[in-house]
Amino acid sequence: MNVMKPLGKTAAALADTFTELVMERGYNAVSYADLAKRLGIRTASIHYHFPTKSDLGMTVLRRYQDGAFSTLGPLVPGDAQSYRNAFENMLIPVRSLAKMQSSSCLVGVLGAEFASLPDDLKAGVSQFFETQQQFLTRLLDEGRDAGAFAFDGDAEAMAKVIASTLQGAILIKKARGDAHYMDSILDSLNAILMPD
Amino acid sequence: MNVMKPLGKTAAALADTFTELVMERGYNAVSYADLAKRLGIRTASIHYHFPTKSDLGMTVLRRYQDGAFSTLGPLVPGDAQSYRNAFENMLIPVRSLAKMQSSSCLVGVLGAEFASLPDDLKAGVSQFFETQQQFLTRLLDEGRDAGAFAFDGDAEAMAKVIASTLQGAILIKKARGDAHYMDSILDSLNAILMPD
DNA sequence: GTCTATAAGATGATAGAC
DNA sequence: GTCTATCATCTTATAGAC
Repeated sequence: MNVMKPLGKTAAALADTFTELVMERGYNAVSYADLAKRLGIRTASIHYHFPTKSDLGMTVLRRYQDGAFSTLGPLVPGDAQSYRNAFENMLIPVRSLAKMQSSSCLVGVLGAEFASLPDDLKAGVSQFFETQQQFLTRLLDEGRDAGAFAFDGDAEAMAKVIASTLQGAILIKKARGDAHYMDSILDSLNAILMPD
Repeated sequence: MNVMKPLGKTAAALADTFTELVMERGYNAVSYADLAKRLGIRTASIHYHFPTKSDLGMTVLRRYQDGAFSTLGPLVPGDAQSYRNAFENMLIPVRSLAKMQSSSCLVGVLGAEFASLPDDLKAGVSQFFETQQQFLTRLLDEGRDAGAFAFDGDAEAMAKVIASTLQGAILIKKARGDAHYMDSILDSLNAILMPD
């Protein structure tokens, strides 16, 4: 499950560069010409690897999603540490993004441009957020039962708060160009989830 | 202060339509041709009102900012109700956006496309978030002193949490097409600011 | 896999008539 | 204020040679 067909060298470089530029500018502001210039090839060569722009978009979205959810580790009911670990693993890419002052979350950027996206990307973005919501809800619900977290109210509502706060903070951080914007955000979320 | 030179009928319609489309699609996905079609005029006529696209962008951003901050009412130190009112007034446009399933915050969308924006828009977007941060910090700080809110930690950190959560939630709501996504978000924020 | 050449359409913008 | 006409440039994409 979650078989991610490995990309060739050029295709991977294209995916990496496209991801990087979209996180800075948005999907509609990155062209095949931009990628060609960066990699020192011609736009026609890009179409060999990714026939359409939406193919490229779907590839980078799948990779991003895979990186976000397949590295969290097992959730073991009753084992508080497994939930703390999964939560901390989930924050690894967030902490990384926090330091990149001109980038924000790929899926957040795509979400902002939602109505202008090709249909397959629309579906992929929706699904990312749904998957994230389901995972976080389970993490918080079972994690609270296991004693890893402590908060009032239902886990689903808290999952929405966590996802929204991180997404919004990453966006505002980029617009303000402040690589330290998220420091206090992460502290605040910790305080909300683990008061004492 | 805050003199907003009134726009003529066509210019206002252009600003309204541009705002609406950008909130759905993003700045780079809305063209003069889109606006011309909507209003039944020619693209050349748009250039009469707004010589460049960035002129139009700045106009809609200023209007949006004015609508967000000039309607909050006075903050009266010691008067808890004035802070509760200002907070609730701040949420009026948020509640309105919450119901529009395919739109998100204009400034959030522009923030997502930040690196691709013309320089004046970049500066305007940065400034919006800075102004919001300053206003919210004061609102929460003085409001807590007045007894309108109750929370731990410093007001600046809480202001970041509030702004980020709302921004992120509005974005995710659009991507999920869920007009009810924000219901629990607003409840959760209330619980965080006014526990008991 | 990468190239040249090219197409067909979109895009932001200007000049000048009405 | 709005129009027609026009522009230079960019954008995604294809055909076919190497």
